[in-house]
Amino acid sequence: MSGKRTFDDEKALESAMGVFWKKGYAGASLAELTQSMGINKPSMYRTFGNKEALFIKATQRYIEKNAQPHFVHLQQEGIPLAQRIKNYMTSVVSEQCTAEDPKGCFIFLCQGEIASGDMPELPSNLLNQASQKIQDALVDIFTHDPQAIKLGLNTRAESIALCIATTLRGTASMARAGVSLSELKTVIEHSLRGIGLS
Amino acid sequence: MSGKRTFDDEKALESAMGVFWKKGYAGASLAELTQSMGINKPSMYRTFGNKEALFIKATQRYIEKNAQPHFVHLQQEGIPLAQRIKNYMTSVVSEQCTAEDPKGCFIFLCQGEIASGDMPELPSNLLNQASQKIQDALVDIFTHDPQAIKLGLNTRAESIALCIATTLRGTASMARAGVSLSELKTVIEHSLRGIGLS
DNA sequence: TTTAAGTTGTACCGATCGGTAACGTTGATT
DNA sequence: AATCAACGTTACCGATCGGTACAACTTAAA
Repeated sequence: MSGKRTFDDEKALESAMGVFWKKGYAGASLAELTQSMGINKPSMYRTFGNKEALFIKATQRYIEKNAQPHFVHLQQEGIPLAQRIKNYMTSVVSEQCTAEDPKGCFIFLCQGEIASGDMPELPSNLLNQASQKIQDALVDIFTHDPQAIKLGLNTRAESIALCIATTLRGTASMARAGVSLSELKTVIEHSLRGIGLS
Repeated sequence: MSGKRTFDDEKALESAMGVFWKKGYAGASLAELTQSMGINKPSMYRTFGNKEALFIKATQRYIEKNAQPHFVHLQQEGIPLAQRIKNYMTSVVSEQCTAEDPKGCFIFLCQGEIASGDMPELPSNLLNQASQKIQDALVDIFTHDPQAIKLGLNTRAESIALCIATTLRGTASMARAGVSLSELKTVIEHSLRGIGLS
């Protein structure tokens, strides 16, 4: 049997994240989660606490490993603002369309569950904060970037950030419905034109 | 007790639609559905068949009573194309933000559940067809409308239709997350600018 | 070698899931 | 008045839900 842990916490958490990404919070059953993680229920409860705690850890992992990395495109030195925004959006949408992962966006998908009232408070707050971070990062760029100021975009930074965030939610929904990356890239182009960045 | 039906089928279906709209297909339990409908389970099964059949009828009702009416804005005589598109989008987004109904869009929300693999085939097809109808209607406009042809929009009708549909998915997601109608109206403006309609 | 801590697997808990059998009641038809 | 189909209520079905008690076992320290 055993005496020392026979599985990798990180690998198990990644598997759980994949199940939540595909099924959502309520839709992911402990049976499917533990089966995908390659462990049984007592091991999961001892290692992660309970379903809610597992979901929080999976969400934090998604934010750190899947969502945050896209932000580097916004800060690339020596690249024009318009191109940085485009690179960021393309990076996000590309992941939304990745075949290995479930299609769409973990955060947007699960945040939609909050309105049902069945999502506990801690996960709800975490998801809301995560989605807000996207807009905050964009507002920061359009408020402080020299090129943005020169273009006058700083006077309507919140509005432009909302537009971009809305577009990325739309592409996530489209990607989950099966629309291809090449089609969604044209959506990015149009979105950039709408805010005067192309 | 009773001998003749003591409830209104249409009112009951409307209530069920509201529950599915809030909870999704899998998330709506028979207990909550029947409680909201004001009937008990055997009455529901006699009247509508089962949960899947009830969901299909609720979806058809949503399409007919909530989704289709917006299309009239696209066909209004004597109104410029750009204004017709704007009116259509504003009408859709206004409903997504309506306080009486659950926030967001029934179709987009439930279509997101298909990717989980837990949605039966018939409802899946119905939801996919319904969401496709939105784009088809837009493609038709941009392909055949005289003003659209004069503006050259007919050469990229599919692309423009995809942009609008993507924006409406984004606003639905934003509305469900609590963003106000006035904020989302500015998103519509930017989206229209992106496709050269303002 | 004995002990104590830690891990796994099984078997189980009460609650809820979608769905139904059975029964008494009611109203329309004949 | 007798019949019968449709109705509402209750109580229940097997399956699955999230979560746990417990015993068998393995390892590290004493």
